[in-house]
Amino acid sequence: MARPTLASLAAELGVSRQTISNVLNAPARVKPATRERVLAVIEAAGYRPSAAARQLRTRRSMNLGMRLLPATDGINGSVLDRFLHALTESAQAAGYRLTLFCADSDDDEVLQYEQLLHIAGLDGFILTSSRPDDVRTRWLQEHGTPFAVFGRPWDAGLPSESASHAWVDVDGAAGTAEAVTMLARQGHSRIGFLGWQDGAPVGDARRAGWERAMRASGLGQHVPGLSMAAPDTISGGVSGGRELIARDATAIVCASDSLAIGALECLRELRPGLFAPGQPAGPGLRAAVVGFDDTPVAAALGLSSVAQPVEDAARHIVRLLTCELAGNAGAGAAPEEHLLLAPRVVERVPLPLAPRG
Amino acid sequence: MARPTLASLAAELGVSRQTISNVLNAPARVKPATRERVLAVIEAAGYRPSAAARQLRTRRSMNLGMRLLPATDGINGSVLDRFLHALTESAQAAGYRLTLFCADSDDDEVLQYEQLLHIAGLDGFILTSSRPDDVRTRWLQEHGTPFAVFGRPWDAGLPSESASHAWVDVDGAAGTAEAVTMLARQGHSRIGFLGWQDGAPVGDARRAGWERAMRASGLGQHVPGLSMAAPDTISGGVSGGRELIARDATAIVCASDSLAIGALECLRELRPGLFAPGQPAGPGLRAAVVGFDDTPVAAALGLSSVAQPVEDAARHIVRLLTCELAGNAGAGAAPEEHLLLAPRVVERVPLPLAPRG
DNA sequence: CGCGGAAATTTGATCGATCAAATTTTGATC
DNA sequence: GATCAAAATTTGATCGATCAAATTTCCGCG
Repeated sequence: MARPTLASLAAELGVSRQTISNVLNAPARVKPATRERVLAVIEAAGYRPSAAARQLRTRRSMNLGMRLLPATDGINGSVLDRFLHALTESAQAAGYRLTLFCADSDDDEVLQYEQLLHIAGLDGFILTSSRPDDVRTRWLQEHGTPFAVFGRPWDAGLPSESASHAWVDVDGAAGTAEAVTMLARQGHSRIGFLGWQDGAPVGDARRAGWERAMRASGLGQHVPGLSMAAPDTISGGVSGGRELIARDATAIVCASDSLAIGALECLRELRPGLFAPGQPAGPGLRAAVVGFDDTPVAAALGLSSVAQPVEDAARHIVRLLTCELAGNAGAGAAPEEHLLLAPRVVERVPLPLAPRG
Repeated sequence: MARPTLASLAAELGVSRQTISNVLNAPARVKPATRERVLAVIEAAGYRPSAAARQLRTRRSMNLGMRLLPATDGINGSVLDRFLHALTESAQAAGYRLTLFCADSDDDEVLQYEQLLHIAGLDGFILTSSRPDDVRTRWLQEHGTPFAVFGRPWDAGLPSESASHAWVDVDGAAGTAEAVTMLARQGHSRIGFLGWQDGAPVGDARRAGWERAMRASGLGQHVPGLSMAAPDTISGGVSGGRELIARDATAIVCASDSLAIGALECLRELRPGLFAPGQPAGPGLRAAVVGFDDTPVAAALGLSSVAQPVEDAARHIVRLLTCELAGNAGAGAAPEEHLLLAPRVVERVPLPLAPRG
């Protein structure tokens, strides 16, 4: 038996195509009795409307696009991983599909937009970052293409809230601040910060959160001496950690899990006494390192880390796009165009590695 | 100006739609002079054929589907990441797009197949694993849907080569065997194996490769005593590593990077002397751990690891699918239905963590 | 000059849905 | 039961491409 279509079902039921179409798209227009009868046959025949035919007429593909970035360092890639999964799930729940594509550069990405828009008729795009003076967002806006960005724009001077496009982001500063508060509550006072060397605003924000919370906790006097920067690698964490420990830090908040892994190693070697188990959270008794992104390695090592709520971010991005696509005609709550989510600190106890014998 | 279509271009050029269509799909049918003229206008107008319209007629969506597994199951983080990227890239190069979807279970996955086939008209699927007596592969075969699997089927007793569906996989045994050969060449003889506890065939194969190479290198006498199993976590690696070290292993081949990270930690603590730098590869001088999958953490820690050629695997999978979809009518080399790729060992020098002062 | 066949091009139908407008049915009211 | 508006349903056109078949153009050759 061939795949059922509106026409074949109409013949079987003795009604017109349009009635069946209405049952699915505007049930209120159809008399309840007919509706039931039609629905029963749709069910029995396993009818599914063809997206291609529908797209041809409605100019909606129910398809969103996202560029898959070239694998960066990968440890931090895990955040994108979770984001991608959550995005797929949210999109699916909203009746959209997600199409992936690759690009060599931002210019190439724009070229892909153009092709995917025309050929596949994608309804919108998700970007996983934006840069100052971004060619991509500019192109998308000029062409009236719906899109949303995971990551706020950091255009010099301008507050992100004034951005002319939709974005969702995680408040990194709030994350490091919460980490400091947590550590201070445990009795730490010499809490260091280990960040990145590049002057990127994301890293600056994480440092700023640490500083703010230090001052708020009355530990402002340590701020000048306990902030370090290193390359974003494990060995960068080792050397940065060594320096901070030399300055008597008992706890370190890091801008990434890579750095934190290195710093943890370092603490383990230089201050083994601080890892004595059995005395939970006594002041100064247990050294602590907090990473950022809560990657699987962090979890495996028992490293505390600031976890980004990427699932919430993905859900909101899908909501933004679907609302814009639906034309959201006066229908109640329009989702926030600019949303800053608070991360939370996942607290863990480091793996005991000391040899038994 | 509205988006150009075949009809609009035809009007502009004074030829018929079909001629333009032929220029793109069967250039040989069109007189060279006309072809050039048409191509010039296509270029100038930036014409792109609508995939939806084409799909409606040809019943090809040029779209492949893949389920995004929940984080833990199947191939994990970084390998999946690289595979997905390579797959997207290969598909794109072949003129296909990649659509992602989620599913709660295998049964749900089958349901998604059915919907995606009917609604979106996907042309084929990529699976990232298969199990004995797999409902998904059975369904796909029964419905004549093209698909290919990354990971060979391990049906009890039957050789994977007899499988009735296309697959590509990496020869794990060859990987661990090469690791052993490399270590033996460096002068190690007490080379241990640290594997998983579950009796899964993938893990068994990795162990088998170790054993085979041990015997081939004349180290068969160590096989009985130097094989361990532990849960696939870092702490599993620590405890397994401790035991192997207690049995005087100087090198350890692991079934995963998680295990290897743990084992490396352990070696570092229990045999710090074996990490003396400056004496490269003298027998017994440098302890060695080899992981599996070459994840970013491994790279960051300077851990040697067996790297899967996932890019090659993805490329072949796309080739398999596109050939089947193209109907491959007598056109030369049909790609191998069953392809086993050899991984390679990436050799690294562990990060020096010893404190300077 | 006209003929035949290949080459080049065009025409009409079709894929499967939705839109917009036309038509039929329903049901309340006098 | 006739009337009319509202409700329910149907009809015809359309989205933009390809297929299959028909038509026109081209060109060599008798």
